[in-house]
Amino acid sequence: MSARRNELTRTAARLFAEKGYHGTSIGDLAEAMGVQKGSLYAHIESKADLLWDVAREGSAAFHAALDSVPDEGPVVERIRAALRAHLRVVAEQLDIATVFVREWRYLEGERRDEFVAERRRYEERFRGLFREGRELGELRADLDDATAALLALSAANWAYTWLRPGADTTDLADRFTALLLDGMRGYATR
Amino acid sequence: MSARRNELTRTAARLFAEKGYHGTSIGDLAEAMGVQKGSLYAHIESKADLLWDVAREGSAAFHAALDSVPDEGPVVERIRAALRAHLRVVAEQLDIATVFVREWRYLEGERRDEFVAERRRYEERFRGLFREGRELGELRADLDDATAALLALSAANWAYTWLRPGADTTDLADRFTALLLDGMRGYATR
DNA sequence: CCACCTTCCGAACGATCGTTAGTTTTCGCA
DNA sequence: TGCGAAAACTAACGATCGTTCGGAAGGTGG
Repeated sequence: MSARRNELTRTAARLFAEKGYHGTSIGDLAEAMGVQKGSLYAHIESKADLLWDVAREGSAAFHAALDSVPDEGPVVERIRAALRAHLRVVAEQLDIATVFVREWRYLEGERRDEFVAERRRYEERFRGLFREGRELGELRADLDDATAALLALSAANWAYTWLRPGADTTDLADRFTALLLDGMRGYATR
Repeated sequence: MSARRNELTRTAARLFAEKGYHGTSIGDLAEAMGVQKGSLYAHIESKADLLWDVAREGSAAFHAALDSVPDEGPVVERIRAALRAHLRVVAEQLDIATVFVREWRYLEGERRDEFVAERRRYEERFRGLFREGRELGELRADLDDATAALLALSAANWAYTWLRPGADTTDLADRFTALLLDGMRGYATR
């Protein structure tokens, strides 16, 4: 992929995140690239190609983030690592993360199907950590792991709306982890 | 507001939630109403009016839900009540909730400003419960209440993506509350 | 029965949409 | 210096967009 084509993908991610896929015209993209709109078709076959590229890049980034989480070791640490990794992707690639979370649904046909499968797979990997934690006895035996995973994934998926680009997310991820683990009631002071 | 006009607002909420504001044309709305598209202008002045109506209805619904939470009594019970109330609105008025959470950003001008203020006010009311819980000693003294509120609000705001319309949300809200309060580590079995 | 008001029709408006085509410019490399 | 490929320009296409307007139904209350 040429440098120019790559620049176009990045511009598309930015504008799609800012104004939405249907709210961004080919003319908007051309203007942001400093070019006539017809010129963009030297790089793409259709506007939908750009959405597809950005969405796939998001899938790749989040799966790569989970790949950095070890397969073994204390589940608590792995959950912490997964939250750190996810939030880091959101903060460092906010435009792409926004498209991954919010704009993907304008994909059509088999591209959409393929994306949904990848997204589901991602959430399954995430969920697996919580199930494993319960099964291995590192989390409480009566844990509703699906609900716990849903709570964690909600925070992860909603983060694009309030995370500042480039912010340090390690502390934040750890605070989320601490809350999820021990709650806010505080047995010590009860 | 006439019955027909009300029907139009409901149709707009449904299509905006399904295909997005910019992905829904006046022609789509007219077809769903079984009418020529020009006919819609007997009821509205512009397409933006419909987005504004749905967004305001969302604001009203969520604020009304919080109004049902008592001002006094155990904070833990009030947080549970707030989560129940919020999730009930999402499940019972899914289209409106979707527009409230996702499509509002296509509002323009002072309408947008007014909406943002109402949304911020809602989140402040929600956050206040957690702060109060810490201050009154019902939650742990070292609680990061902003992060705790963020975690709860994330689950609330993300719910529109997975909640089935009309689902019973009381149990779900209580499971979230239990997790937030006591966490998933489980001191008893540690 | 008439007057009125809501609702809708049918046709058209200028603007903008995504896309195509033929041509020209730009630029790295032989 | 000249060649070939990549990139951009210019102009236009048909389709669709949101919106306007004059007139015609349709029903309700006086």
